[in-house]
Amino acid sequence: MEEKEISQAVIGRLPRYFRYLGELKDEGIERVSSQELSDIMQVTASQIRQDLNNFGGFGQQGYGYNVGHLYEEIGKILGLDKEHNLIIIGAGHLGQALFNYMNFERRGFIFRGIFDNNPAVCGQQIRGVTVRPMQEMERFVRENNIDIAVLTIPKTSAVEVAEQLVSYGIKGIWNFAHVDLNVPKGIQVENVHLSDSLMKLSYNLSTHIY
Amino acid sequence: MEEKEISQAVIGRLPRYFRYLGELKDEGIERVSSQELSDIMQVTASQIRQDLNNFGGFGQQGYGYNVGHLYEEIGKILGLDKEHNLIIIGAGHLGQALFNYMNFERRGFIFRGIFDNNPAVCGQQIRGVTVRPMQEMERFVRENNIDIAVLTIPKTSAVEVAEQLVSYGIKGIWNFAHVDLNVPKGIQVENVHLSDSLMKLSYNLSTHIY
DNA sequence: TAGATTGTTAATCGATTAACAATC
DNA sequence: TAGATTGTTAATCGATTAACAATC
Repeated sequence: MEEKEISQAVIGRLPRYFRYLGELKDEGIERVSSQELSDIMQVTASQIRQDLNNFGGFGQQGYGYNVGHLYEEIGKILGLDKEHNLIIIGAGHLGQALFNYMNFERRGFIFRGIFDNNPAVCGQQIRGVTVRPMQEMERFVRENNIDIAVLTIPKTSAVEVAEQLVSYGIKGIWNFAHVDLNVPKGIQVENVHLSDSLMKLSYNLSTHIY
Repeated sequence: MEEKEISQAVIGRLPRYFRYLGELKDEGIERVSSQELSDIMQVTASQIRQDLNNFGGFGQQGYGYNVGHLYEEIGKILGLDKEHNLIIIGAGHLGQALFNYMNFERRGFIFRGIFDNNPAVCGQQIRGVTVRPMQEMERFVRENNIDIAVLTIPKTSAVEVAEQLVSYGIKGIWNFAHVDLNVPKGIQVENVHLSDSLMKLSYNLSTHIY
């Protein structure tokens, strides 16, 4: 049950706070003021305080914020204190790249399986895990309590596969397919549209040449 | 020379317009009104008209927009009518995945080379192209008129490598390293912070469970 | 012409920044 | 206590939506 809806603009900034606080923590720094954070992160101190106060008063007047404590609290807000069970759908280059990237697992995002509908790929081993055929998805999702599916398949099949996954009980989709998924309310979709990102870069390049 | 600065919020929506218009075009649809686009894209017709009118009047009263023409115009705005020469720095799984993804090339983003500083990887072939050692970067960038570098290296070396690339004449960086790059004014950076994206998904999952 | 739909101005809404009283 | 810095309210800024006159 949530108190009040927090804007996605705020949520979008939390991972960056989390990253900088982690770095300060690693450097052994114990306390930080919103002004100091402002200086290194290039956002206003006011915004930092506003953002954090959406979730409660983590600071102390005259002192600032305790780095370790704030780091941990933001981690909790982001749900990093819980484990998530993921599967990857699509064992192409991108799917394999994500599957191999260990840093996600350190944050509690555990890849439990990887699927593909190409018989030539099924059975192959990636990081000691066998690529499974997509017919086994439903059973696997239900038996392994999978809550997040990573879609690294072509846009042509993504919409249909997403619907299937939702019907199997998936709660979140990390979508790398270049298509908008249509999912029921309550199912979370986070899109990573790489070509959109590249186009933005292209736009900014073409307008900032003097 | 630019007329007035256009907000990144608007720019961020252009690739999506472009995608939907491309689909309409492929379906053989010739004209579309802002209201029709609104219905299929789930944004207000008002926003569509406002966004487009930042760049000029592409429509016609009483008629709407010509799909093919608008598609082409947005493509031009995004700089997709020009070719970009890219190199990838970091021939790990992600670098290879991007290098292998042909759809970028269809939009004019041509991967000219891929580099790595691991001697075991250098010399390997990817799509018929040899992975080069990073010592060759400078010469390659200058000789091949490279304007965009894709950073798929660990955060530890990303900041330094970015600085080098800028000094070699790179104009844009597509940054997959989980660190903020500090580049001179006029150099464009587009970040793809995958773990930030995953954290946002995690947040939304944890708050939308009823 | 009448109908439709844009381009654009005005109104609203939300997000960011500034200011300052509360308080450690 | 005096100084520092938060938490929070108020002011500003920008982005989105609504409305409508212009016009095809």
